Amino acid sequence: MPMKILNLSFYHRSTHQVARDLIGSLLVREHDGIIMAGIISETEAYGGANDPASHAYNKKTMRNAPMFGPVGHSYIYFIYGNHHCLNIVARDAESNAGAVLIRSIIPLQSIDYMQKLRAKNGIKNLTNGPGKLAQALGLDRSHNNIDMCRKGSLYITQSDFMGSIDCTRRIGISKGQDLLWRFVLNQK
DNA sequence: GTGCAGATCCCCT
DNA sequence: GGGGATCTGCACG
Repeated sequence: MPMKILNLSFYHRSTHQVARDLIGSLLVREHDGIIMAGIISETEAYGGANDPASHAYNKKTMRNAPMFGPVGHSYIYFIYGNHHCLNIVARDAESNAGAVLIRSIIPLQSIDYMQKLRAKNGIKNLTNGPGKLAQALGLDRSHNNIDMCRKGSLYITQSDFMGSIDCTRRIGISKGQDLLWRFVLNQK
């Protein structure tokens, strides 16, 4: 029985709270008639004018516009000439912008298809990084700014997954390193 | 197992 | 023209 899709009120809360609560929920991707899915196991929160590490720290531009737009929409950007990264817009009423970076998922459904899209065998390095999971799910900028609160090509549902959560500093940034806005499923 | 260089392109200054 | 919310392969041991 399918679980409930996370809705606007879920995403209309502080970005780091949403990032924490997304751990353990189910990311679903429908592509070419295939349904791929995995448990979200690592996230990071990025804020607005208050967060120097965020793309939205400075003013709104063409690239970061989704972070200022409606919550529950995707924000997918291209980085380092090779990789796409999947975010979902989330912020409370006091913030001007914000999004949660999905850094890692535990693959559950249509794993063979993810391997085909990644052009890699094995499960170990399939979706354990933001660029890897975007590739495994066939995501690029054509999926930027789509509504993830409705059933479609990309959405997130509740799950009954249980586990404890660690929070740490964020990865790969040069500013805002003091904030503990990275959330990971406790290993083992 | 760890560590580092190189790839590679889009957006912003 | 510079740098980036990364990944891969290769070196080393």
